[in-house]
Amino acid sequence: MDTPDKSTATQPSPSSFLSKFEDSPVFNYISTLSPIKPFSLGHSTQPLHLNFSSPQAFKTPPTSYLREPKFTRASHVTEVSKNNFSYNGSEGKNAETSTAIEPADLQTEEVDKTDRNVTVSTTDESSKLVSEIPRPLKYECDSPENNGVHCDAVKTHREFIVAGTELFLEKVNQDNSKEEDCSFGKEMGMQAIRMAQNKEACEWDEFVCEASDILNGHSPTKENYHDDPEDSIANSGMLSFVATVLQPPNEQKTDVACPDLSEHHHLEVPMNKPAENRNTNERSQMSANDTRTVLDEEIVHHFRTTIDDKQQETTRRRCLVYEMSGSHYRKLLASSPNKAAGSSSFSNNKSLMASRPGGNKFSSALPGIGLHLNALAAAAKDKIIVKRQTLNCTRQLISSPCTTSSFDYLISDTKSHTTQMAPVVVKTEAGEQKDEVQVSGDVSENSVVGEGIEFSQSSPKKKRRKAENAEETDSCKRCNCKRSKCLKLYCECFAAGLYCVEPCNCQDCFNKPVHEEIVLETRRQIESRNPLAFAPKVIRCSGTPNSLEELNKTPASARHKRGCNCKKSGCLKKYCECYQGGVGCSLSCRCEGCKNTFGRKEGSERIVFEETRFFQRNASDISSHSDVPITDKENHDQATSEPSMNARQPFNFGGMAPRFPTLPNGHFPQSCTSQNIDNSDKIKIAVPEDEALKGDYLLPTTYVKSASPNCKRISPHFETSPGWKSCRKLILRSLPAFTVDKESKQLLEKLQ
DNA sequence: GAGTTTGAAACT
DNA sequence: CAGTTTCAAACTC
Repeated sequence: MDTPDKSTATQPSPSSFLSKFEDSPVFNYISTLSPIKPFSLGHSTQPLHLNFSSPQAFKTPPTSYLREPKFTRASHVTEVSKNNFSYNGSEGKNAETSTAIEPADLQTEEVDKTDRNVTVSTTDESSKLVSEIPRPLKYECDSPENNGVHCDAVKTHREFIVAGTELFLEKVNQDNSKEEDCSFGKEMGMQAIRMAQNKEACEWDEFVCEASDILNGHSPTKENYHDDPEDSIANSGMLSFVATVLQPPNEQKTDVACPDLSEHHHLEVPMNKPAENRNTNERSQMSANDTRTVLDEEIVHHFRTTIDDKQQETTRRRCLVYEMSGSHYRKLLASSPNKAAGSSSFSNNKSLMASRPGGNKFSSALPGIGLHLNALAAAAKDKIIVKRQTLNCTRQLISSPCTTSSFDYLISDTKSHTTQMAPVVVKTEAGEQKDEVQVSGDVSENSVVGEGIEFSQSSPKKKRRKAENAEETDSCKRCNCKRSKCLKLYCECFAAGLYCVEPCNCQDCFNKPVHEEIVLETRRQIESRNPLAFAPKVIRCSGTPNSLEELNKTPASARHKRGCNCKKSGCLKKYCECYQGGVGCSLSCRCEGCKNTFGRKEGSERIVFEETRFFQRNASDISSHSDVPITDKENHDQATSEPSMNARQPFNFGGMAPRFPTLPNGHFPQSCTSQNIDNSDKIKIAVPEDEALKGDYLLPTTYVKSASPNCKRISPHFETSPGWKSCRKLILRSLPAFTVDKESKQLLEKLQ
């Protein structure tokens, strides 16, 4: 397969020419060619490279064990489909594809009917799409240059794979041009293209990130996900959107109105009629082909995997959310009737979220997720994630092009993180570039809470009122720096990635848009010293349930990324960052006389031991070659303190993927050389902080391969090693642990 | 509001 | 890396 010319792929051709082309004998001939024969996983990446202009959006994890089996499957599917498949741009394709898929692996795959049904009912289009997307396609996005969620690229690539000819590129372009008037969905796609091309795929990135979060976060608890229609819709929205991007042009063509429209209406507004009609038809189609949903899930999972890399960035966005939410949790908890001390504090979260009048389930489903995920939900309605004024207390984000700070990614980053060295100052719609530019979209729907900002469902008036009360004032952090010029982490504003605003009492403040360069440079310096300097102090995570039941039971929690060092406060005052963050102390804390009501260090140790035993048992059960099973002690700690976090974060948002990183096949990751068995009977996994925050670890897929070839990804350490301190042992990845485990087990069974 | 305490951040 | 200093928030009065 020759690599398509890039220009060909990007430059739309006149539709007339295309149709002419399609009718041409050459086209027909090409169509009859065995299209996928040369297609192989290894080579499949080549064509795609050309088409992706942005480096991150679809970047797949460098390696992934999960991918391998999937890949095998995908290959198989491809193989099978290849035999029966000839591209004719007709609807028969669906049947063919699914037929090809069915017998192979999917039959052995236990599919939850609920999942299926819900998938069908909520993500018809996406399901359809997903089921049709050759899995390898995702991998083909795996290229540093592929990251731009280039609609064209994806479509083109897919088309390319299917047809085995670059002629389809033209077709794709044609389709794109046709679809331009298909409202937001299309706009998004096109915008994404534009943005990707311009390396400014902010909103697109945002959506992709959000989508990945959604995918990651919701998938694991499919039951939850599916049980909740709204969630399903929300998720399906993202899935649909994602799927739409990957949707082949011919499919779009066959749709009555604007196929994508319905998809994106998942995101924004209720589906319009045509979409419904279409969905109805598709539903019937789907019902006749239930197994597709399996593939859907798998592909979605793959997509998730693919875009999980994106989370390396989004994680950081999330970071700030955690950071903010931590203290705010406490505030809310304090006012919550369910106010409970100790480790159950977070259990309030759910009720907290749910108790919000009118709070949608989505919000409750994303407790603590924080801004960007909730903003996603908001985006579904508003299409706009950023540039939305929320509260009086508004801040302008420091948009550091290079920075990894959470807030950058939270909002500004959505605009600029692909625009390296091009700081973006989020401005109000009015254009006033005061310091008071708000951070996020109108997330009001989602009751996002944060230390500095609180989003609620309330109207602007209410917001104003809220802002006026003491609580709100308090939530609007302002610094009083005198000597640091607000350019050090002492400054809360600066540390939060925010510019100082008027209410601040700082002196000689340089943390203002006017001094943007200084700010950015300073941030850069600080980050060079400590890449996680702007990372969230409190990271919420969840456990690694092996079943849904476990998922609900297994405590998830949060912890301070570095642990506190309290000596006198007993971790009972806000001096203690753990306490301030609303999390319990963990073993990483060096506090003395810890009495943290959110979880004491000692308790953590005890529970850690218990969990360790559990995992050891698992390890021995599952595999004997986990000679170096290492668990994240701190993850265990976390998992112990807030049992209800799962309830709060049913989808692992924010969190952590598997505390105990097992491979899909149930094996523990084979260690790199640095991996060793701890002296203690604890199984531990240490993940460098930065890596953990990147989140790759959580991707179960990464455990295998990432750890495999060169051990780049996993850098386990002895917890007792000196370097341990500098290692973050927690995992930020919000990968659906449950899903993975389930799948892993299935794969393991197959293998056995 | 001033002063004190505290612990993180920064520095050496 | 440990000890010290600086800093600003949290707290107390």
